[in-house]
Amino acid sequence: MALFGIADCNNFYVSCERSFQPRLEGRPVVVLSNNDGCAIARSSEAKALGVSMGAPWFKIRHLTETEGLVAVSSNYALYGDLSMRVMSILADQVPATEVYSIDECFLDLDNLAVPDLTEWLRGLRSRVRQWTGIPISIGVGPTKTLAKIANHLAKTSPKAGGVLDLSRRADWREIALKRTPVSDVWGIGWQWTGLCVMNGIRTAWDLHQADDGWVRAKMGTVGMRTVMELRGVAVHGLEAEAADRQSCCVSRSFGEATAEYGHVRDALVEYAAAAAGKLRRDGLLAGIVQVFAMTDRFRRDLPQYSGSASVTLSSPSASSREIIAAALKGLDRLWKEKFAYRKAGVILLDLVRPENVPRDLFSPPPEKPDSLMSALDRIESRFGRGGVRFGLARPDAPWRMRQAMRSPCWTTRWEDVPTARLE
DNA sequence: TCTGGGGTCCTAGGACCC
DNA sequence: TCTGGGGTCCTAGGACCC
Repeated sequence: MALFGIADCNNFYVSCERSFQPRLEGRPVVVLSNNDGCAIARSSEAKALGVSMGAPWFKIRHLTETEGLVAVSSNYALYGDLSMRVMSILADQVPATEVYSIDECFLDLDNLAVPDLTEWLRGLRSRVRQWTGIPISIGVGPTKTLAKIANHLAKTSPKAGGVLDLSRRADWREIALKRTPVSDVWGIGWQWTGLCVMNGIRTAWDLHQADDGWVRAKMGTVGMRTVMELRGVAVHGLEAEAADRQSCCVSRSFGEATAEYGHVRDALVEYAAAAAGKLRRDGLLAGIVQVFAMTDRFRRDLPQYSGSASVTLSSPSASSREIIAAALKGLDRLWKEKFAYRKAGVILLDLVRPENVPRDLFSPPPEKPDSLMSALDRIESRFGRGGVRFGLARPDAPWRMRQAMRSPCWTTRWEDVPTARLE
């Protein structure tokens, strides 16, 4: 029988901020999305105040006065760096890992010869805590979906000590499934939750007993896989080899909506350059550049428009120049005057490795490494992002996002590295 | 006044081919 | 004009994840 673990960082973004700002310990804290728009991470104290995931900042702002709520703008450089540190500790200790997201990692526990798995995992947990300051919880089960449920319970039940193994006892599994609302099952979102509840399926246990024909008809093969996993049949394996991504998107909401072509163009130039840079870092080329721009969907009182256009490159490329040119061609195709644009983005599709670019008689010779691009990337890695830029967009352009409360990049910018003082 | 960003996979329908 | 089956590729949309 396969044995999966999942290690999940508790309130990850908040924990990252706390590991450098101990004053945040014990207080209700939220991390805000780009533009300081809504809460995307909450400490347990903030959750206890009733702050929900995605709560708009303007609706919870009053809690700063009444409850001592602290808000920080998101700082992805910090979170990405701490994530890497946590992941490498985990990878060091178990036979194989699959980094599933910035704060989650599946563990292959199949051939781990330890006398007491739960105790051993508690040790791993405190090591991560000690070396990074990040608290994690670990769930274990015969499938990924059951491991996720175990993790959830490990996090919420004080007795578990941060670790719960559901692989050994069927009776524990039954209790766990009965205690888990169907909405908490991995793979069941709000739409399917509604569907399930309407049909009397309220817990993970109910779903695991649901009729196959019904599940297939209503939730397709994807839903059926989830049900199989709840029954202990491992449908999803551990994917230790990270597959190449299939798309790459850079998009932002603007700090302020704008109807000016020049603003949207400047933003798209930056997004296209950023997307191309990501691609080069991953060693990939894009075949298609898609751009989109849209109005503010929350402003029902204003005319709405959402346009997109895709431009096929003559041959796959990761050159900022070519990708920017294609994005601007796309912008001209989708552009409509007199709309207040609130968000725009660039999506790169049909990604391939250079060695896999399909060729035929008429294709141009393979792209030579673009020396301008590699020079640019070197400058950027040495002097920081934004050192060299395409276009001349003003740093204070109105479309730029608001980030009033961002913490310093403690671990990734020399200027921001904290200094220790001996007193 | 103020509501994020970046992904994956599956399905249905249409165009087109043999 | 009518008649059939089967395949591929593409796109748009919808579900999910973090």
